Amino acid sequence: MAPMSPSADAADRPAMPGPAPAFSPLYQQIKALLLARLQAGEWRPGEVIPSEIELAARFKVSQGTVRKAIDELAQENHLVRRQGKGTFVATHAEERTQYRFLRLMPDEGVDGRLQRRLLECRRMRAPAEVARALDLKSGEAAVQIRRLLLSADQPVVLDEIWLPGALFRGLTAERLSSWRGPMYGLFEAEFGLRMVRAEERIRAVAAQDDDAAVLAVPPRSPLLLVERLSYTYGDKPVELRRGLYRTEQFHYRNELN
Amino acid sequence: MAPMSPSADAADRPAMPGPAPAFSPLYQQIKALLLARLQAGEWRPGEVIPSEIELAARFKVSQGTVRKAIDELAQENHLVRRQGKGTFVATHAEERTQYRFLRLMPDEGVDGRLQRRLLECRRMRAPAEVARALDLKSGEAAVQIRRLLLSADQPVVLDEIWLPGALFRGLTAERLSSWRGPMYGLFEAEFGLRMVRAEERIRAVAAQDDDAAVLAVPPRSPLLLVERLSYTYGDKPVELRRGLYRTEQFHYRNELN
DNA sequence: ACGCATTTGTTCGTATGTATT
DNA sequence: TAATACATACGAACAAATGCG
Repeated sequence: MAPMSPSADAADRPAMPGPAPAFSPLYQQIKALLLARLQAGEWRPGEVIPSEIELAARFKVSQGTVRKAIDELAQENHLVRRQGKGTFVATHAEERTQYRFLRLMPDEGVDGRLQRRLLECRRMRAPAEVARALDLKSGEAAVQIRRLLLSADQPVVLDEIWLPGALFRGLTAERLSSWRGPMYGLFEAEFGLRMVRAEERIRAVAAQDDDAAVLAVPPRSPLLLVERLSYTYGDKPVELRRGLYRTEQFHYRNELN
Repeated sequence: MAPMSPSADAADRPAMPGPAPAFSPLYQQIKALLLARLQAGEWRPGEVIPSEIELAARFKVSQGTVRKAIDELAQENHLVRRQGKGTFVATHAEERTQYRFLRLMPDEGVDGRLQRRLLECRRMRAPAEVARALDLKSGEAAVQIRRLLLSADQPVVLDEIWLPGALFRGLTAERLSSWRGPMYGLFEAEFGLRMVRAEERIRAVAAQDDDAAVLAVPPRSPLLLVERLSYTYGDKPVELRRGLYRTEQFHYRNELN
C-alpha cells in the first residue's frame, strides 16, 4: 500500500538531483506558495507581508507551520523578520544589506569608501558568450554597462555588466548615473527584478593593455577576475558581471563554515 | 552568521562587542552548553550525541527547546542530523564534507582530481607575522608544512601551512604523508582539534621566482593568493594557510546568498 | 508618560509521520 | 515487528519589541 521508499543510499549522497520528492511536508508547500507570490510581485521589496497568524488562516494551517516556512525563507534572504513590526520582503536598497554581494574589503587602515564612475551604458546584440550565460537567443538585445569604482581617486574595480535587453527597457546612462544607492536597488525599483543569489568564479589574470590603462596599473599586472552570474526567482539568470579588481589595498573576503 | 542579539539595533551595527547579553533565551543557553561539551571533547567527531529526549531530560527543558538548539548547531556545521539514527558530531573525515573548505573547482571538462606531494614539514620558531595571526608568544614553536597539489602531474596549488607547535606535538612528515584523507581529518584523529570555521582573504599576485619554479609557471605570472585563518571552538585560531593557486584550468568558486 | 494592541520570539506539551536498526 | 530517533504539525501561553493613542 505504501509507495516504495526511495533508496536508502540517497541520504548518503551529496545532492542527488532527485526524482522529484513526490511528497513534501506541509511547511515546504507553504514555502513554495509564498515564494510564488513573491515572484509574482504580490508584495514588493521592502513591504511587509501579512502576519503569521493571517497567513495561517489564509492557508488553513497552524501558525507554527507558517513560521517554519518563513524561517527558511528568511534564512535564504528572501524575507527579513523584525520582531514587533512584521516580516518584510528583502531588498538590496537597505543600508545593512547594501553590500550583500560585494566581498571586496579594504585592508587594515585603508579607507573603504568607493566612488562610482559610469563609463558606458549601451544596448547591443549580446555576444555569443553573454547570450549563453543569460539564456538569450543568439543576437538578442543586451545592455552593456561599464563602470569604475575608485577609492581616494585611485581606480580599484572595473566592472563590465551584461543584462538582458528585454527585461531592462528604458535603462539609460542618465538613469544609472543619477541613481543614488546600490545598482540592485535600481533594478528592483525600476524593473521589478530582485537578485536572489549569485555564483562567482574567481581567477588571477594579467591585465590587458586597455584594462591596465583604465585601472592605472602597468600592463600585465596581476588582477583578480571575478565573474558573477546573478539569478532572480526561478533560478533565472539576469546579470552577468565581469569585475577586474586591484588587490594591493583591497582583498576579496570569504567566510567558510 | 545567525542573528543572535535580541536588540533590533544590534543587527544594524557591524559587531558591537556587546555589554554581554545579560539574559538569553533558554535554547541559546542550551546551545552554549552543548558547544562547551563539544569543545571539551565529551563526544568526539563522528560520534552520536544523546537523543533530543535524553538531552531534554538532562537539561530539564522541553524536547522542542533542545531541538531548536541543535537546529542551530547543525546549521553551523557543528552537528549533523540523521533521521532515524541520531545526531552526530560533524567531522572533516567524511566523504561528503571532505571538501567543505576547498573552494577550488576545475573548469568545465577538466579532471578535478588532485594528487598531493609533501614538500616540507618542520618545527621552528614562529615568524612574527605567523605568531601574531595564531596568537602565539613571539619565538614560540610552530610547525611549517609546505605541500603541492597536482592535477595530471601539473602543479596547481602550493600551500604553506603554519600550526601552533604546542598543539601539534608529534606531527611529522611521515605521519602526514602516510595519512589518507583530508588533513583536517588527521588533525581531528591525532590531535583532537576540529576546524570549525575559517576566514579567507584572496588577492591576485605576481609569482615570485621560487614559487614560480615550484608551480612550473613563468616568473611574474598572475596567481591567486588565498590566505586562510582557521579556527576551532572558542574562536581560537589554530591554522594559518597561505595558498598560491594557478587558475588557468581551475577557479575559486563562491556562492552568494 | 503610560498603557494597549499587534507582531514576532520563546517555551512548553502532545500527537503523528518517517527512517533506521 | 518492534523500538528508537529525528521530522512534522498543531495548539497554547507568555515574553519582548514596536507603534499608536
